[in-house]
Order: sequence, then C-alpha cells, then structure tokens
Amino acid sequence: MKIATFNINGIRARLPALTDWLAEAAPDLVVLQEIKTVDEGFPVEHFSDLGWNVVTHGQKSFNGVAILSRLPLEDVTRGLPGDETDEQARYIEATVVGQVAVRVAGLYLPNGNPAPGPKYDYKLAWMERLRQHALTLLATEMPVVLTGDFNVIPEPRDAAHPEQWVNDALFLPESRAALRRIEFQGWTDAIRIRDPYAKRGPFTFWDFQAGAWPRDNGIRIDHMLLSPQAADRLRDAGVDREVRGREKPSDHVPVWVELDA
DNA sequence: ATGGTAGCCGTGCTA
Repeated sequence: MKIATFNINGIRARLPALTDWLAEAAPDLVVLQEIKTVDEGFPVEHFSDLGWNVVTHGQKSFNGVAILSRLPLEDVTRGLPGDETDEQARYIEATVVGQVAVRVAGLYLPNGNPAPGPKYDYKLAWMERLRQHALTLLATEMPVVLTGDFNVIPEPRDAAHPEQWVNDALFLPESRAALRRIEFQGWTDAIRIRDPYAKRGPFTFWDFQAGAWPRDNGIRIDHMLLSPQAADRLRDAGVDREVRGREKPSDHVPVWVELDA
C-alpha cells in the first residue's frame, strides 16, 4: 500500500497539478493539507469520478485537511483531541483496510511564526496535544502512519541554509525538541531512515519567494512517522522532488511510503 | 536590511 502526504496550498488552484500527480504516482491513499476551503468548496465529484473516496475537514480560506483513498475509509475522525475550543482544521484520521487495517493520521501542524508570540504558543500547545494523542495511537498496536506538514525542521541538515532559520518557529530548539519527544515514543521517520547519514535533505518545501526553488534553498518539514507495526512493513519511501518544478506548483512536494500492507 | 511570491468568498492575512 502506497501512502502519501501532499501540502497542496489551495485545492482549487492545485487541481490540475494534483490530478496529474495522482495519475502518475498512483498512491493508494494521500493526505492533503492546506485545502484552504470549507468542506462544501472541495471538488469531491472531480475526485470521486476518478475513483477516489474523499473525506475532508475544511475551513474557510486557511488550513483544512483531507484524505483521498482508493479503498473505503472507516472510522473517520476530525480534529486533534485535547482542546474543544480549537477551531482550526488541521487534523484528520481514518482507517484503511488492505491486507491489514492501517490507521492514517493527516496533520497540518501550526507554523508558529512570529516567535515568540501567541502563534508560537499555539504551535507548542498543539504539539503537546499531538504528543498525548500519539501515545494513544501507539497503544492501539496497529500499523499507524502519522504524516503531514509538521512545520518543523528536525536537524540543521534538513535545511539548505540552516543559519537562515535560527530564529524561525520551524527551527527553534523548543519546536525541534517537541518533535523529537514524539519521535522518541517509538516512531520511525521513514524518509530519514532511508538515508540515515544524508548530509542534506531531502527537502520537501521551497518558498515561493526569493528564488528558493532555482537556488535549491529548501527545507524538510513534511514527515512520515511510522508506528513500530507500520515500520516493520516499510518497503520503500521517497520524496517526489521534481513536482516542484512543474507548472503552477505547490510550495511543498509529495512524500510517500510503500508498506507491505 | 529589504523584499521577494502565492492563495484566498481576499484590498490584509497567512505562509
């Protein structure tokens, strides 16, 4: 089973680019971030006509997550537990049953800039809620894929120019420690372990500004965390870097894993 | 130090 994550930065603006990538990459399931629309604005029919099951958790203008799946999605839950007052649409979870049942969690972690400030406080509080919920996911002892735009650069080698990020919410020590705290629960970073001694990257995001893509000034912030039961089934993982160079691209590119599941 | 780009029921905000 091929499972992917793709921050598409606006579903309507990205419809051609996403449709093309789906056809050639042929994932079984993809979690989307930054759909930037309410549920009613998501072009469900476009995708159902192409054979996708669609579940969304949208919000007007900002944020919003969704899952497209070839197989039916079961037990769909929307929103990250732990704060009933949180109105930002950043989390969705569902089960897909192939050879075995796999729980897939799609997330769009808060950016947190500027830091310090209320947005950074929200990011860290959200990460603490994620840490708590990740424990309950591990306790199911299912294969779980916890994936999406984490908005955290794990290490200096995950940025082309780490010195440019030292005061940024994506790279501050507290952000990195919070991600590490979750990973150390027992999650496997599927892209990192594919090339554990990589000197740089692979990057998953290049800013639209300042010629970041032609200069390859990228960062790795889209991650695939696997529970032990999912990691045991890991066959391959990758980043579809070339998607960034196409017409009307997102600023992120797809990241994927293939599981024996 | 600045400004550069992209998307959105938008002319400012978020990233």
